[in-house]
Amino acid sequence: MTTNIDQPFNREAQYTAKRLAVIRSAAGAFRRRGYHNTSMVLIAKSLGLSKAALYYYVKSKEEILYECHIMVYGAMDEAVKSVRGQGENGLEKLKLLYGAFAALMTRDGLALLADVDSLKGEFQATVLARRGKIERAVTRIVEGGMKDGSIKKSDPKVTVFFFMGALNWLNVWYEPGGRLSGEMIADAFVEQMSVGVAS
Amino acid sequence: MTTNIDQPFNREAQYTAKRLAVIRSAAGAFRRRGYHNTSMVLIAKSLGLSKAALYYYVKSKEEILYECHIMVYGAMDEAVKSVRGQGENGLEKLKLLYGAFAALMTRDGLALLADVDSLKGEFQATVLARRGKIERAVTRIVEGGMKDGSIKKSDPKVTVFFFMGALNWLNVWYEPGGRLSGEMIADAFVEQMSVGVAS
DNA sequence: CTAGAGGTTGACTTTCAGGTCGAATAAGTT
DNA sequence: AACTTATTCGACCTGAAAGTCAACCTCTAG
Repeated sequence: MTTNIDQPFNREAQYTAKRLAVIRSAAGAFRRRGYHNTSMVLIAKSLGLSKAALYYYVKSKEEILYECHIMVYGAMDEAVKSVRGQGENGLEKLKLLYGAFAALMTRDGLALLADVDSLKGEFQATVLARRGKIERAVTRIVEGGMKDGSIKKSDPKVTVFFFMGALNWLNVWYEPGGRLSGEMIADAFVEQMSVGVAS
Repeated sequence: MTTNIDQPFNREAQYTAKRLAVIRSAAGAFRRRGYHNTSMVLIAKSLGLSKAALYYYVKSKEEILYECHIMVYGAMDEAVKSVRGQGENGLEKLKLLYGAFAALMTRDGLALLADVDSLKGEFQATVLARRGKIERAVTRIVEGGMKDGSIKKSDPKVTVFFFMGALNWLNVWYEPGGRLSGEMIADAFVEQMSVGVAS
């Protein structure tokens, strides 16, 4: 388990670090086996803890799933922010953003989980809102590209969902340390995406 | 429930038709809510049956999921077969095949379920084998296109997974009867895919 | 009309994973 | 050392959903 060695005596930091470790570890298991095929006991064991200890850091399994989603969308929001003002036109901006997204999935070990339906009420509403926000941000860039002539005119929603789907599918087949490096995949994805949408 | 009205007195046909209805209905529910969020009671109710009656047509819930997968891969195999000898080059062949795949998802209500991990032993092995077979068939076409110059040279696996991901993601956001017609989506997907991979 | 196969059911059992709790241990403070 | 707070655990509880079963309708053939 990753503890914060910089602040060994700061209890709050320790707690936060361990909580994060729980969520990251669970995220990996969810990605590999799926949410419902991953028991709390398994998550606990992979961290060398008992199931009961998990509940010291987390309120419920559903909360873990929620945090997994939020973590990814938080990182994606950052990526969106980081391309503000970058790129000469819509297409260039989109390439930067899509490359950043791909890097999140391959380099940072984050995963876009599809299991939104296992969340209820407020949790689900929030996650769907975050996902919608990202989709709109991407769509806006695509629309900008259609206006400035760098992206071929078409239905923006379909255009966006096409290449965002590829990102989601990454979770299923990409394995770190395999024949295909994350960088290679990211580059290929950016290339294939951009050629597909360019004018 | 859809019964075979052509052969009202053929019991075996009735049985087969009803069994199919169970699987199709379940497939829809699985697509919308996910496998684990769909109970047998719910599947039964949506057909106007009790849960116990379901087990007259099906051995287990897992078997239903298995049949759902097999149904899709069966249809995809057909699609692969139907493009044999068609198309002047690899790219054209790929466009035909991909269009057929998209039509399966949008027109025929089939869905590529991601939940392979909920299957165990033989079931899972078989489904993974079928999926692998499809992937190889598509990859072979792409490689052919790279040889004949119609498709840009790149790593075939990454190329294939990119646009196959889009197909999988369709399940999540496409809703029949929505603003976007199935045909429109299929056409857009074929276009975006082919431009993305063409030389 | 009725026998028996086809089809359906309510009520039951079983299993398993999420979640709780009070006790036990470790770590930090005085 | 004594006391307090942070962690952890074994054992237990619980509910939901899969799966079973014996009895009960309902056809159709003869």
